[in-house]
Amino acid sequence: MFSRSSKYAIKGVLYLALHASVENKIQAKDLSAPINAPAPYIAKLLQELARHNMVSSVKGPHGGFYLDEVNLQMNIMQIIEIIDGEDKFRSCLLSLEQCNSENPCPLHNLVGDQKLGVIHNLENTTIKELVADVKQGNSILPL
Amino acid sequence: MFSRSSKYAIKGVLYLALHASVENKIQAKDLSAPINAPAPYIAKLLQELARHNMVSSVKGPHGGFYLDEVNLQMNIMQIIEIIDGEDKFRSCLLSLEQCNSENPCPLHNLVGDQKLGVIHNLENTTIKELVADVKQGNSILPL
DNA sequence: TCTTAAATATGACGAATATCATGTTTTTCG
DNA sequence: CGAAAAACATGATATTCGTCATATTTAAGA
Ligand code: FES
Ligand code: FES
Repeated sequence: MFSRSSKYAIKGVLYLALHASVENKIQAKDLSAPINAPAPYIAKLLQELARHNMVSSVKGPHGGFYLDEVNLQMNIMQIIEIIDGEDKFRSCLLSLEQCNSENPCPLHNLVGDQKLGVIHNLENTTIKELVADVKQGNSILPL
Repeated sequence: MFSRSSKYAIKGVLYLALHASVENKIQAKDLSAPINAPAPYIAKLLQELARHNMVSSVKGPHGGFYLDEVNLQMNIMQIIEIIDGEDKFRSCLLSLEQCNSENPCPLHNLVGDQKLGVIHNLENTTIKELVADVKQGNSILPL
């Protein structure tokens, strides 16, 4: 459903939101174990996210990644769009350019509503709200 | 959302359901244009589907592909499972093995219900019903 | 029976994605 | 100021997925 890169990126951001802060930055290599992904790859993804202001970073000794208040207001959809591109998610299921809600393809009626719901939810829930869920025990982010 | 192979396969099956029959079989190469996919690739996919009894085929002159009544009772989910494998669709969004509806990952609450709905719809609508929609003008399958 | 037309089976090639490696820049600290 | 530690930038390699090519089998028709 999501690309592997997106999954890594989402997990990375959520992990940072949960465990990092300005005073306690986390390095790329220390995300490798909890996220279960190769360190250099995570580094590359985080840099891409940093370039788009999804995460904050500082170089040098005691540097690393974290999320500031602005970053915490971002949502999952933005991560996906940065990593996978704009329309991987929004296009027709059969990649038929000619069709839309007025001219639906045969699958549209089966999944269209749910897809819109997913997109809406992904766009309208902030990272901050997601980690609040974890902190309250409504969801888990296992290592 | 689906792999490109799945899309081709779904389009192929729907096209056959709509335009082919025992008396009027369609060859792989004649699907290339309407489906907008390379002919050899479609052939490969159809053979895979035929092996799993999703479509019917006969060799030799005047041979080709079509759907019999049994094939028409199949659903889209079966196509996806044949082409992409069993669990591409059912697994956790973050590929966390440890989590499920009881121990949901942070994204589960955002999309879980919709995903179940999609799966249910894909499993419980037959090819026959989908092409009936097209015939009645409720959906379109453009060339 | 022999030729021909189709699916089938298998594998080679190419492109996209994921992974790894190297060097450069920035910042902290002695 | 100099050394080290981190992100940053770029590109090389590997793996997966999509595409193409070739040879084999089966069935129809002359
Ligand atoms: S028109 Fe194809 S999914 Fe909406
Ligand atoms: S537990 Fe991750 S999507 Fe359901």
